[in-house]
Amino acid sequence: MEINEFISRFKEALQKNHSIIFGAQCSVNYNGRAESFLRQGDRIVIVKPDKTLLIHQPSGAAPVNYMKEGTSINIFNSNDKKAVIKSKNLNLKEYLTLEISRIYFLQNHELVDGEKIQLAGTEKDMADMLIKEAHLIEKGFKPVSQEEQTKYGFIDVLGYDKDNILTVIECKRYVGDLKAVSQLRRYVEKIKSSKGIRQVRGILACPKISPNAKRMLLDFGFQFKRVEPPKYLEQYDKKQRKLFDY
Amino acid sequence: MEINEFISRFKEALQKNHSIIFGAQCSVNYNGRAESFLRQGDRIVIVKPDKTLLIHQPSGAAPVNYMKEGTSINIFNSNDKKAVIKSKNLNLKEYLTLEISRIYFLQNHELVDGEKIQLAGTEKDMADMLIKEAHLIEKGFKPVSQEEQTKYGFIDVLGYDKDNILTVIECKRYVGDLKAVSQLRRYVEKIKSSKGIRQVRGILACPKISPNAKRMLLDFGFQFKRVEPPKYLEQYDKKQRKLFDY
DNA sequence: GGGGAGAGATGCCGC
DNA sequence: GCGGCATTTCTCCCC
Repeated sequence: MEINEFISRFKEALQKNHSIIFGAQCSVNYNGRAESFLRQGDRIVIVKPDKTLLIHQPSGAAPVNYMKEGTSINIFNSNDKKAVIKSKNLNLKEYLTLEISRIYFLQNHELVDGEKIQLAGTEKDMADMLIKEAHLIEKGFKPVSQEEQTKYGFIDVLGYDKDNILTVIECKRYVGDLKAVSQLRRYVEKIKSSKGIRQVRGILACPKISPNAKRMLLDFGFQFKRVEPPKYLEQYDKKQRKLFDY
Repeated sequence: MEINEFISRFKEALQKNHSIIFGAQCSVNYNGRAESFLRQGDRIVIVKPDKTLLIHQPSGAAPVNYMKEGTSINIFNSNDKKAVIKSKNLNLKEYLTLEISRIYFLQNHELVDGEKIQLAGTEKDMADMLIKEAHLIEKGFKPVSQEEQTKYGFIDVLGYDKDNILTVIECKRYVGDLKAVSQLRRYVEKIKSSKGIRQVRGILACPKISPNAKRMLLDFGFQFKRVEPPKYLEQYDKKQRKLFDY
């Protein structure tokens, strides 16, 4: 595609507030929270109606460069037969420039999507499960109400063990690591000082724990409890997996 | 675009190992580390040559669903005039299905890009700067090592202050928060126990600090030092910013 | 808008 | 591969 045609079509798409996707050989220049430069190469660029800008290289899951929602975008023709896209986000003081030397394709469409993703198996789901099925922590464990939790802020599960000792539980949906133990420790200390209680138990509930995290956990007198994040749609999973046996 | 044409063109693009981008009305179904479902709506789908799969809604910076590098992808025609893309990653035990009811566009191209992004202003850059310009911490500070490894984690900068007291420095490139203080505390305690030293200083070096983090920092006898992450390309930045004054 | 924390985090580097 | 950690993290929730 010729540069001038690209520029006029891109401008028109911006005007219409379409979703814009193009493939191009370009270099990228970013200045804001950090600074970056990316030499010329082939990339996929997306401009969304909310003025999010994404630049993807032909490999990897994360965009190599991007601008957040609410970015202002301008395009013009440089002297040397290149298209230049300048984007800026004044609130965030971020600036990104694309120098485009070759265009492979351009698509723009009005895309409509009001749906929100439904997700199961999160840390919150784990906490909900542990409150409903307290025996998964240990026999005689009594979780306190959910409202009581929010009063203390960000503690996943708070309760009393069979000996009525206040217990803080931190859930992790995957491997418990040093950060998780530090976090648990912070909460236990917060509870101790805010409630003026000397003895508070700490439990890290997760499917696995790293060796160093386990050592640190035990050093602080905390405990590890193996818990799997709940799979609400397990029945459905099995069906799905079967369908994949092609 | 008609469903069968889409399927055959998609298959051909897969065969050629092209980068594939299409816009479509579709529903999405994921099972793996968690489970998710997304009802029908308009989305942008990208399949990269490394078999990364990305699904973007028309707003927001993050993909709503995705599959990581190395996913196997199949497409076929369902009974009810829909195209179905089934993707699976056996190593990660992840499965994602797209049910496509309408196609807005399809592009596939061989995109070549061997470039790597150059980044400045990271936490590592801050640590490098503090070692070269130790006075930025305080007069008489003598750095001894970088990325000192402990069982409880990696220390950004380790050194001795003007009174020869061992000092741990944790750098944050933006706002120092509770997590950062916890991290610093973990390192200081580890150094104390592993080296058998009673007095070890802890300094959090960052441009800003949250009020709660500051309180926690002082509670533990640590200090906050205001440091900006280095801007290596400052000269260039100023030029850039000027260019944006249009 | 800031603070705090999760995420199907991703990506990087080290062992 | 796992471990530990930064990230232009992004996103959400709550104040």
